[in-house]
Amino acid sequence: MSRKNRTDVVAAASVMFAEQGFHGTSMRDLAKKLGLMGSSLYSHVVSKDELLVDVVREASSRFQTLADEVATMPGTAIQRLSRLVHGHLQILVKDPHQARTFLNETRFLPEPERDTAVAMFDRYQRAYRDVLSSGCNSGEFRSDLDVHLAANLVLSLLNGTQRWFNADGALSVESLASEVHRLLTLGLNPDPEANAA
Amino acid sequence: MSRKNRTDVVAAASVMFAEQGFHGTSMRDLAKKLGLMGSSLYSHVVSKDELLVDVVREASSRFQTLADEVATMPGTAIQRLSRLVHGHLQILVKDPHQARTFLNETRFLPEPERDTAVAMFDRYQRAYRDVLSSGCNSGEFRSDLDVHLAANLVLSLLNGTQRWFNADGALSVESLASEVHRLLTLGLNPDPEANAA
DNA sequence: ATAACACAAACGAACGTTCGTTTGTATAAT
DNA sequence: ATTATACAAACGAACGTTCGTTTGTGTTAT
Repeated sequence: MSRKNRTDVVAAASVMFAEQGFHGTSMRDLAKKLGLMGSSLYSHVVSKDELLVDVVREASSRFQTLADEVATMPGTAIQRLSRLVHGHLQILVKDPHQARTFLNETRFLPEPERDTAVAMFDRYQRAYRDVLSSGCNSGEFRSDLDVHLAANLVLSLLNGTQRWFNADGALSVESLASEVHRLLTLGLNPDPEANAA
Repeated sequence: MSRKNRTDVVAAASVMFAEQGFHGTSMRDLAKKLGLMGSSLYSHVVSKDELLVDVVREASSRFQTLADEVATMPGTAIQRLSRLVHGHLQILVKDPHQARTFLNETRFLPEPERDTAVAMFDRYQRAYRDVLSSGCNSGEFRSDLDVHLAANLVLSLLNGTQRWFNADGALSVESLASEVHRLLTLGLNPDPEANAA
């Protein structure tokens, strides 16, 4: 029952927005989780919308950092794709509530923050397109690949994991990421190199 | 401005629940979309929850039908997986609002309907595990495949498409499904058979 | 060391509004 | 004539938020 600061409130909001949804969470619900009265939240925050803005901003910034890293990263397309896969899944697992709020509740942001978030994610997706397209040119990926489509599919695969992956389970994030990367590059079929060996 | 029946109300609800979320949609919002007063909805429906139950039930039943078809389907694992991919994406595209409501709003169902829906989806997922595991035994898929993990990944990939696929765009559902199937089986890497030819 | 002050955090009550829903009555279709 | 549909009016509860005030917690002046 200690005194709370703004960070505590935003953190609790990310948990409740992820689990109950933005519109399914009332300020009194949120306050109760913090051991406060509803009105007390307004010592830390000016509106409910602002809480959502804060959570989404934090998540956006993490993805942005990853995109920037990969944009200047040396190495093959396969290596850079691997970094995107591992990095993206790390972000999802490190703070699953923040990530789920970002993925599922961004649409409830007020303007112009919503537009900003959408634009940020577009730019993030560009990192995937760039890596895929360079892989096509280098011969690491199929040359007839629809890069835009493939980027959407890769991100669908990555983002979908937040619905079922449990960080406390037997499978580690690194193993998950490796499996995802293997599925993306080689598919489900028997590894031809393994057959050759 | 014609008179509405229950089907009209449920259909409008599936649209609004998909776009605004269950908790973001008020009965008055929904009525306005139908050209009615809020109270008039209760001539067709006993509660707001009932609307969500109806939408989710319809979607569940479609997925169930697909799972049953594939369970008794002859053919190779690859052919059966292809049917799951095409069928699943067909369902998502045929009624995207119903599908999105099913995928995103099922968590807001009252009990016991929520449990029922979760159990139904578990059973649906079993169809994927069965196909994947038979493919491992037949040598169509890698024998070291983690079937449970792979089923989750395949479904993540499929369900993620509802966030970005536009049925009115240049890409048809069939082409999308074929691309997804190709990605799943062969991955991004250059097709070894194409190289051999 | 203590008293005076400043400020952030929390309170409890109340604001106006919207929520899901109920009731009673009118209108349109069968 | 009966039934299904729609209405306007109203219900209590909950919503996000504001208000005036109190409590805690350091900082400065004495």
